[in-house]
Amino acid sequence: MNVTPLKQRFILHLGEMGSRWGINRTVGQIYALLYVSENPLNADEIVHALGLSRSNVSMGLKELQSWRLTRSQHKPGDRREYFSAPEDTWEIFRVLLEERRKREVDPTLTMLRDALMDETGSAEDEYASKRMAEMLELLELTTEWVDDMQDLPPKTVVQLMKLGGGVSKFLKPSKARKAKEEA
Amino acid sequence: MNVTPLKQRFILHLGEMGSRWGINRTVGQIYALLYVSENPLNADEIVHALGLSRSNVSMGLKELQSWRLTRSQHKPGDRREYFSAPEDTWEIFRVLLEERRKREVDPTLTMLRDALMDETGSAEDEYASKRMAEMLELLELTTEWVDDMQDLPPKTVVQLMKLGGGVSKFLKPSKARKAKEEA
DNA sequence: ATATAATTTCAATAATTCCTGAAATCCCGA
DNA sequence: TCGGGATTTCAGGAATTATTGAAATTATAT
Repeated sequence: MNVTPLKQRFILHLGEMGSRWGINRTVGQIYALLYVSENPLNADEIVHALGLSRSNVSMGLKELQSWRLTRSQHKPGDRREYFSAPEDTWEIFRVLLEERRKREVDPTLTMLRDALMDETGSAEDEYASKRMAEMLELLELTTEWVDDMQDLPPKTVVQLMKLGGGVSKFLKPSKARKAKEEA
Repeated sequence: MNVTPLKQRFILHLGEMGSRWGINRTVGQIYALLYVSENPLNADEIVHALGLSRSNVSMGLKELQSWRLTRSQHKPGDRREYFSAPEDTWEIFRVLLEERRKREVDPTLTMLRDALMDETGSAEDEYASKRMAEMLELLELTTEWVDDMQDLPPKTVVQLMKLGGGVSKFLKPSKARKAKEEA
């Protein structure tokens, strides 16, 4: 797997973006490489392609597996492990959403539920607990909705997304929306 | 603004989560404090409540403003600036989504478009450019859809979300979905 | 204009996260 | 069971990011 300038550009970019997401540069680069590689790669091929240490690649692959973003397989007569990114880009996206939710919102859902459960009802906390309840409601609604979407076949989700704002016409018209439509 | 145990718990939690999002602990804590405070706070009140240095609070507030997550105002006869989080939790969520998109996906959209534009069509890059085009398509579809949703009134979005998977019944049935429904 | 409160900037350092090479462990075939 | 390649662990150093206090700047009241 020769790293052409096109691939190089993609790899370096995803490496940089990695830090804006919860992963580091190395992990971003490894994933980018796997994503644009037609065939599965073993750890040494990744080391060679990206110029990283063997141990760093090992840790990066472990991290990617914890995100469920890679598949691994073996070739007959070769005991090394070969890694690849799933074929289906939508599937990758779906898993990514799920994992980010698990890491970024589930802990907050738990904290809010627990904290509101323990709430003493003191006057001092009236506003804070109202606000926390609002946040909880919002997070619950969005996570339930994401779960619902995950259950639909990807084709259906694509159709719905292409509909865009158009879906709202199926709802019973509200005063607010009618006013907007008339404008 | 007394920091009760309930508020404390919320503040510490959002501080920790901050690092999983693109913000640091301090910024997360400041926002949490503003979010659960009924009245706007000035920088010194934040310093006192959270035990941070004055300069750190100043930088944190600047960062929050770059995310458009705070409002600021003045009180008559007081030249200090008072900060608050918007009342409307959905509005906060909307802005957050928008800013994250700007930081986390727009640069990648640009990179993919530019790179595919420059593509030489060499056989070596056939697979890579196909994959990059798939990613571009996915990102374009989702960002357009998010834009569409942002244009709807929040009430409508909430209605749609509550519908969940139910919206799909408005689509022309596909073979795949019918099979699922019969199951 | 001046004094002074409020805020920001910035360079130094503290804290955290990343990356490496060496050593340990794992795993399969003979 | 042994040999040796493949992989992982881990402690130390490198690099990055966060935080601070002091100095500089800005803004306001008199």
